[in-house]
Amino acid sequence: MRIYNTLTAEKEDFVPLNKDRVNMYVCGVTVYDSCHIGHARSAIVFDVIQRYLRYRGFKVTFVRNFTDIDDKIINRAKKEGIPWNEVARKYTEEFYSDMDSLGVARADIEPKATEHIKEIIEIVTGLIDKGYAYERDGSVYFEVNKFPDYGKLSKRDKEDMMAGARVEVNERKKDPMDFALWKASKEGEPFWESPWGKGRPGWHIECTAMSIKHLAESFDIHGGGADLIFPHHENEIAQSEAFTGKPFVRYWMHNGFITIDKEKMSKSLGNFFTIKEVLERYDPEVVRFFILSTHYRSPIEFSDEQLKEAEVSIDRYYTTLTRIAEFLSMTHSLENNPPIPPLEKGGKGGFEKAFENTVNSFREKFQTAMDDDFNTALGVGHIFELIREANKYLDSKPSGQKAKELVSKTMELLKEAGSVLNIFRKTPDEWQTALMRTKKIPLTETDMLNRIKAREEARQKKDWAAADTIRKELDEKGIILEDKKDGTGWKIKAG
RNA sequence: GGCGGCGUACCCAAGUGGCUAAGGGGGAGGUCUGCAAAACCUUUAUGCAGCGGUUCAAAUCCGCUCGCCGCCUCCA
Repeated sequence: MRIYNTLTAEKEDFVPLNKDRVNMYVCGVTVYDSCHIGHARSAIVFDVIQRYLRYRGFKVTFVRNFTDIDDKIINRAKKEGIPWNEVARKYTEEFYSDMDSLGVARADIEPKATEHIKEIIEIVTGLIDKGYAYERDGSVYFEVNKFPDYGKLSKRDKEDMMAGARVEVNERKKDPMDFALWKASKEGEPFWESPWGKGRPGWHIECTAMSIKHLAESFDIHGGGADLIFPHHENEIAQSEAFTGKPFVRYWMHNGFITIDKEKMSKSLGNFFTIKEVLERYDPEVVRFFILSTHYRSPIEFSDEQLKEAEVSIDRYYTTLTRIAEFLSMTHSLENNPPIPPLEKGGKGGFEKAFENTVNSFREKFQTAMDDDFNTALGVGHIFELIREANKYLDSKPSGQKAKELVSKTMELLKEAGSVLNIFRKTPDEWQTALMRTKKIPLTETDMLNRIKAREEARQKKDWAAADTIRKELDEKGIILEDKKDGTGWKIKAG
């Protein structure tokens, strides 16, 4: 398995520090506002990574934190006139509700900054003792010049950054690059007692404290959005390695951004959609599929067109699943009958052989894709190749035990791959119901069945004009009719 | 200004040295159908921003140019 490591800027073989155990830590959210679709990307990407590692037999301990104390939370509390911890509680709850809908699993451990004040103070004290940090007016700063490796993750040196000139003005710091480990609290702000007086943790220190406590001083994977590389993760490395004297993290993984009109989606630009807004219009599986259709490090342009394509793709899966289920139930009823001999010459036998090859090679292809830095986009491509071949095979009207086995195996493989990506988790009927909800179909199922019945009657009388009128009427409402031998079926138009 | 990334068909998107450049959407034609839908088939990049170079061999490596984006400030 290979993983792109931000630290070395290349794909490396993945070798956990401890055989088949994987310790991974992913930066969660600061709970001061609703999550947008960019947060969803990060959560979904690392959810799939975590799932795939387990699928491959690793024993994973997955930690995802909540930053539940910080300037933004305090400001929000002031604005809303409620206590800061009420803000944190409210948005933590909202985070869970969003993630649950998106099918993002809970982490094994979900620590909060405010529950680790003791550990944070210990580390800050240790850093002062070791000469890496200093106290000024109740705040404690990390002295970047004392850590020679500073910049190794974000690939920059102090001089480069100085040239940028946009450096925080803070008289108390020895050097503008120094960052706060502990912040003295101002009047009226939340605080914890510390050796330096009343204050609260700086942003970066919590991740050091919590990852060391819940994982180890050195661990395998640390992830987050690419915007965390600097300064957050750079600072984490500095303070952690200064404190422990050991390498902090083996593999640094960062997901790319979601863009709108090519620009990064962000709170400050205001060009964002919240998860809730998007889920009003698209099913969670559509959102997951959309995100997993692109490699996790590439930017993704967020647009209706893209989401609709994702919806059509998911629909194609469920349509095929329905065919498969129908085929299997049909062969089931024919089980005791002798198999129908293959039609004419080589044609069908060739189909079967080709399909068998596709089926038998699928798992390996999927795993090879995922083994290569979690290439979900390629994995999805293989899934649709299998779907096309399955449809082709079913078109050839196969029969017999062998056919049943092949088709049944196909269904299992699709579900297996789906379970890693955590998509395809509905029944086809549930998918149709989901589409009715997100597409806001202005018709009840009963109304629809009545119209279909009326059309059936027209068709019996061969009144094609009347039948087509009804078809058209339903089509305009987003419903497609499918005439089959045993009656007329309906489905919601995807896309 | 410094550092980094990207540019693959009409659209989205895999592919980072070597079989005919995955997959999805869309378009065109066809099979099936009362007509459709779904599905399948054929077709839609002798070429991967442009120009040079390295190599037996490059979308893939190197250089330059153009265009877009990100980070350097809170940010998934």
